[in-house]
Amino acid sequence: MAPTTRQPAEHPDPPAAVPPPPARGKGRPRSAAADLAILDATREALAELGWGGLTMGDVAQRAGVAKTTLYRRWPSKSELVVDAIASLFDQLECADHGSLQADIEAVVARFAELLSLPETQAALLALFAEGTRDLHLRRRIRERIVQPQKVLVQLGLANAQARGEMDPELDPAGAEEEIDIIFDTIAGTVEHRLLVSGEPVTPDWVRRFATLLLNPFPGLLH
Amino acid sequence: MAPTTRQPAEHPDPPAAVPPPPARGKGRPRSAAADLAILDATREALAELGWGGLTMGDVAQRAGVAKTTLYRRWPSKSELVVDAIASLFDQLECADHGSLQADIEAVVARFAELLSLPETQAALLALFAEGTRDLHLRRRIRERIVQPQKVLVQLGLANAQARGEMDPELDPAGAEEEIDIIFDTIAGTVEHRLLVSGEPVTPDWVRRFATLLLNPFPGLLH
Amino acid sequence: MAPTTRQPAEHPDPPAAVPPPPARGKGRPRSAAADLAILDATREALAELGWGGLTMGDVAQRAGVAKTTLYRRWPSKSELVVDAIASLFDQLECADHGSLQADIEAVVARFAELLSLPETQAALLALFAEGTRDLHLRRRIRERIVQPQKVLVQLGLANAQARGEMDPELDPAGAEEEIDIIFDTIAGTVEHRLLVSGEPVTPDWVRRFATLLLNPFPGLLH
Amino acid sequence: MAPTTRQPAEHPDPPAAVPPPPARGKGRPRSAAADLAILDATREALAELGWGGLTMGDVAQRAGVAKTTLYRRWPSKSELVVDAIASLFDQLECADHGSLQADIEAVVARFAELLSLPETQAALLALFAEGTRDLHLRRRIRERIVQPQKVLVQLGLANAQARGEMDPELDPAGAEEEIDIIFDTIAGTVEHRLLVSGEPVTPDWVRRFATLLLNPFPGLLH
DNA sequence: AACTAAGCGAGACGGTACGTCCGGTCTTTCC
DNA sequence: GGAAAGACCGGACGTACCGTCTCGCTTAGTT
Repeated sequence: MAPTTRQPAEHPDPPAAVPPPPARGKGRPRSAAADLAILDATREALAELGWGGLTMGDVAQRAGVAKTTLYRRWPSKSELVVDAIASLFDQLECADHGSLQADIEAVVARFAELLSLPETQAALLALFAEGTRDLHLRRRIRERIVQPQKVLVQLGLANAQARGEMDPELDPAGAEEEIDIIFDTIAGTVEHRLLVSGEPVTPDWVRRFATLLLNPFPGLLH
Repeated sequence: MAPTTRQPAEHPDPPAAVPPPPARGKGRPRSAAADLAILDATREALAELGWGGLTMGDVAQRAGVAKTTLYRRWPSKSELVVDAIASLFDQLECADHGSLQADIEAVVARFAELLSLPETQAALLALFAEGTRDLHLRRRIRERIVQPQKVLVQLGLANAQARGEMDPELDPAGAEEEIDIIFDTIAGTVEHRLLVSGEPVTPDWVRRFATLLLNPFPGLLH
Repeated sequence: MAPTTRQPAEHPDPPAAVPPPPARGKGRPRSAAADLAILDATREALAELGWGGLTMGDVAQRAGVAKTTLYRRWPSKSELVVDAIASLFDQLECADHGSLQADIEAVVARFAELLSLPETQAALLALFAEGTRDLHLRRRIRERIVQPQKVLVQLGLANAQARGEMDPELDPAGAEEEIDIIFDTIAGTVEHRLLVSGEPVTPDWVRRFATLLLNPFPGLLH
Repeated sequence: MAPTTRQPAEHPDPPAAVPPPPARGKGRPRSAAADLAILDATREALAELGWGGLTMGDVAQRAGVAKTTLYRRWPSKSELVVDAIASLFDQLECADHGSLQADIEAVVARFAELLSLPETQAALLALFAEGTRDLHLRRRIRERIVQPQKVLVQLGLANAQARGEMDPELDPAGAEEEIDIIFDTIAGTVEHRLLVSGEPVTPDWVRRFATLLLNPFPGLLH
């Protein structure tokens, strides 16, 4: 999904269930090609120059587009980058690997893979940082980037239940909070490992981490 | 601790145990008061304006100092902010609360408390983001901010061993990796909870999180 | 006279006496009302915002017309303004007031009156300035604005001859040059007085000026 | 006189009799060389590109100066150009050529010469046009460009009186108004001839024009 | 007491990106 | 095929910070 027909001061219209009428505008319609070119250019520039080095003017130039066109669609660098990065997270999926451990390992590995792309690496923390001040941005980040990851965790747990690995009565009660805590743990840990500690996420590390989550603390007596 | 006698193109002098000789310079010595004023001004500006809004010129003005003075001590905004934030992390300590669970809860709570300060909130992720591109900065962040937290985890585990809660033979072998993984988990999770998900860290959440770490996955059969 | 049936890249068709055949085109004919609305809007905008503040988009909006329509008729802002201002100069006329002095005073007063309109005031010098660089524009200015004034001078002199105030043999020889010099003097002086010096043109001043032209220098002995 | 030490929001300090103390500023003093380079660059750009084509950025580049530096000294294109052009008018002088006719011819010729410079040609009318809307600008134009010319006329008339060509009693009474009218006539006529009619100012034309001023209307009977 | 060397406040400097605004062109749909 | 709407490209605008520089002054230790 990409923002093909955004309006100037549009609010992100959360569910946007029905694209009302397709907004049969009167004038010349916005170029869909431009949107793609801009998002591509943004990712390219991010990978090359990083968040700090990324310039609206530069993105416009790479996309072969006037700066005006860019600002007509995205009100700021942050919002543009959210969309550019978000598209990378759209492809997340959760196959059933037969056990909760395997599923978690798969999710962690996939997430680490995404975070290893130079464009993500450059942008993610910067976006989160911006988001601490800008509520609107934070909402967009959550919708477009965080939520897609979270559903993976939810799916994984549901699969585990279906396989009989987990207590089937868990859901209704505290599940919401439990899922949140697990999700924050998985996402936060991988991010911290890769982006703060700067250590690689190897298959071995993934295994250890998943084990830590599912089993008692290693070395703990009783 | 504050950088009271740094020289212009100084390397960060890792342990800096002894300010070698105090560099008995010939000219007028640097004003120690200025350093404090600048760091205070930096924290104040961070809390007020956030990372993006913070300006070297503004900090200088708040500190009643010329921009030159500022640049004579810190080579860039990022380095300045590292030092300003780092001083907040110097006060971390780890008392023995009688059990590993209690100790972890204390560490998590303390860390969450620090991350709830407006100046930390505004700066931490931004610093991490900058650090992904700037190796020198990343090193400084690790020394001044990350490491002080990590020793807490190490200390906590040592205490647990001393109390007999843990297998005393654990250390030498894979402990290093194990500590890393635990540390990334604790730090990353709290950061993600507070700064990305934007949810508060309540005592209840702390208890749940510590429990998740120390025990098998909740609801997991077998 | 207004440009009721101009084509996009049309040359200015100097006399345009007869709109040749009405150019029986195939599609929808151009709206004559639009021309008037545009010119009115232009004058209004000029009076309000001045030359520098006048925008094609703004004019279009005031006229309730699309920018396209505007550009279909006039190739540029300058040309549009020439026509808008020119229509004000169409109404110039020269009655016979009985003496050359009286005729000159009438012409000067009428010209000063035109130059006191806010729209003229805002546009005239700006047009002249543009004209110094754009030959095509200069030609149009001359045709539409300067020439109509000049014929008044010619007419005045002809009347004077008819009344016997002037040597009837003057014409054929150096008259052309003489008329030019007189015209530049009258037009230039009034413009300078009003638009550069910024002083008003009072009846008294008009009388003094006409006297200066027709008589020897005041105070000159011999 | 050139603006070597102007302050940011400085008013033109009309007589500026005493440069109070030389304004012993505290910081780094403004570069005097920059002023000259900028004014030179402005004249060069004017001659090359005309008023409309002149760009602050371009001037800065030609002068080898940052745009900021330019705006620190002049608040707008117009003010900058006034100063750039004004310096050309500083060199005006009025020698005594022995007769009023000769003096007038000299003044007219000199003025025409100035108006024939490409930079003046491009800028003068545009400045006047801007001046019709901007009172502050108009004042500056008058001080720096118009006034220097006017004193020439005053000087010429004084010389004529000294030579006995004119009624020595003329001055005190209506002289002020008489000088204004003569000045507007000379300046306005030359400007109109050169910049609006676009005809050259030849020695022959100068002679005819001076004659028109000093003698009765040519061809007029009685 | 004079000299020297550095720190210091102030503010100008060359750069670079910003986000906005217009001029003029184009592409759509409706009439 | 004219007209309204509005997206589009290009380019200048004036502002804001950056990090460096150049001043004149202050504050030490060294002679």
